[in-house]
Amino acid sequence: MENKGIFETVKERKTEEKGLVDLPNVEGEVVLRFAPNPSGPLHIGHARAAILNQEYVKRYSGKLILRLEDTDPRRIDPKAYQMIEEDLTWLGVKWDEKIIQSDRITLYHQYAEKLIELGQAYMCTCPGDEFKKLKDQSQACSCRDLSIDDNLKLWKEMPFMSEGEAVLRVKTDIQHKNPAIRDWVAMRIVDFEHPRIGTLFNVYPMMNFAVTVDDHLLGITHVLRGKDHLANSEKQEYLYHHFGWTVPEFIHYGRLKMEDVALSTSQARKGINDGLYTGWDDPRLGTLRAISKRGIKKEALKELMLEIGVKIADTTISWKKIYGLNRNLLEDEANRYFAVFHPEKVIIENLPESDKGVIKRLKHPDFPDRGYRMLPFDGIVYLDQTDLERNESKVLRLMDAVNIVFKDGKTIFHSSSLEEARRSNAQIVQWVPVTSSPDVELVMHDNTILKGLAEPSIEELNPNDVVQLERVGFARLDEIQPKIRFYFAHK
RNA sequence: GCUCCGGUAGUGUAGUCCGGCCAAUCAUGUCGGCCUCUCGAGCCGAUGACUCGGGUUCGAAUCCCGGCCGGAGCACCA
Repeated sequence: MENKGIFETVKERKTEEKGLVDLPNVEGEVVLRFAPNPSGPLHIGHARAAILNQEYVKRYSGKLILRLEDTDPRRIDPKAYQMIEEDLTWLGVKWDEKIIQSDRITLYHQYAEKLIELGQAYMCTCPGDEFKKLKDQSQACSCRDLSIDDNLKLWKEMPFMSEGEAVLRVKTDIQHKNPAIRDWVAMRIVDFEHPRIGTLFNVYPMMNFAVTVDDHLLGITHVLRGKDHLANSEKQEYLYHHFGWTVPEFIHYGRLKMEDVALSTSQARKGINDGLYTGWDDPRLGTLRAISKRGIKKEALKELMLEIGVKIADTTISWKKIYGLNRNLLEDEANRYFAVFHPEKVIIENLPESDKGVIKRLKHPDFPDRGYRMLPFDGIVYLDQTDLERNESKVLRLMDAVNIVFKDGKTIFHSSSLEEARRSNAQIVQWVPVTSSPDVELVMHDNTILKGLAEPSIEELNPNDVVQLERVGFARLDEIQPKIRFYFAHK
């Protein structure tokens, strides 16, 4: 006993040392960014990037920039700009500055021109497939030899050309052993109205170009990104060198897979449009809004992401893991209520008057100061059908009320005390009074809806409260008007 | 196919850079017992992993080579 304190402090120090690894080469202020493409709401993969960035910003007292990367007019959902901010807010991630790339197109044009003047970019008018053919054989196309003046001239004409006629390429190494790195495209023509800035421009930067210019201008010191960007990081390094800029630290983490969730934004969008899903918050989706609707706390997600960290190896997240972390949080927080989902009305015969009345039960067994809920008990109750079936010839205990037994299709009072129930090996079940018990719905993970009834006190809850429906599981109250609807979280 | 990168218990993770203190950490899950008027929690216990094969070494999860398996990229998307 006396030694316990010592063990605890040792343990504490040990766990403190774990967690996220430090960022490499930290000198001066740390500036990080979270840079999603506004094509839909955030999903669990975005949460990883957002949480990791935020965590490092916190650790180094740095700065976090939110950057919306909307340089492809075709891949934008105008609603996403706002949804992303909402999702980040739910996650508890705060940014110090927000920029939107479509506000900065002119800037990218200026840097593109500068790059041409440096002789490090050229206008390429080759058809894409022809260039690819040459490139795959490590051969430059004739455009690569254009003079700076010729390139500038073509560059000025670019806005008057149409899509596909020309691109601006960055010179890298045409012999680079990875063909993907060879002379990549910096600017291209897009004949498509941009949802935010309309038809102001038709020459747009490619992601790699815009990202590099912005990361430099904003003073980003460390870039956390998925390993799918490994080749992009290498492409971008050429640009940093051309401009003589300092290359930030690139940190790549592995892919995140979520068991049984389909989840690319485009797949989800299609499902929503086809009526397969109810919306971005459909419980079957991996979006943050779906996850939060199911009563998963942001803290659980945060713990998970910090545990996964920044390893480059892929990881598969199991729901059980999330539920386990979440249950640790909910156990204390969630008050308890009764609800019955396959309701069967039962009239208890021979019930002594003395057993009727109002039953009091703690809202939370570990926190008596939260008080009680009251359940009127007059011998007529709803029970879960499956509990009835399982206990046909046995004694059944209604929690905090009485013990009953079934005989010849009738339900008969057996005894009152818990001791008696114990003696009879009775199963103890929740119940709901027949009078004044509101109808409730419980939306399951597969979006099926269970209809049932809950005890009267359920009406004191507010939307967003997460409770434990005893013997059913944890659930989040989604709405109370016009009907009471819960989303199932987990056992 | 080409380029690159990974592979520690069911899942996630520590340890791998600088070989020995690792018969390998922690979490979550699973199983069992106790407890509890919840199928929740708590307590106790159990389970379970270094991808394989060679090599270097007194000694390898850690270093080297090869195989196997897995992933990413190979766009005028991000």
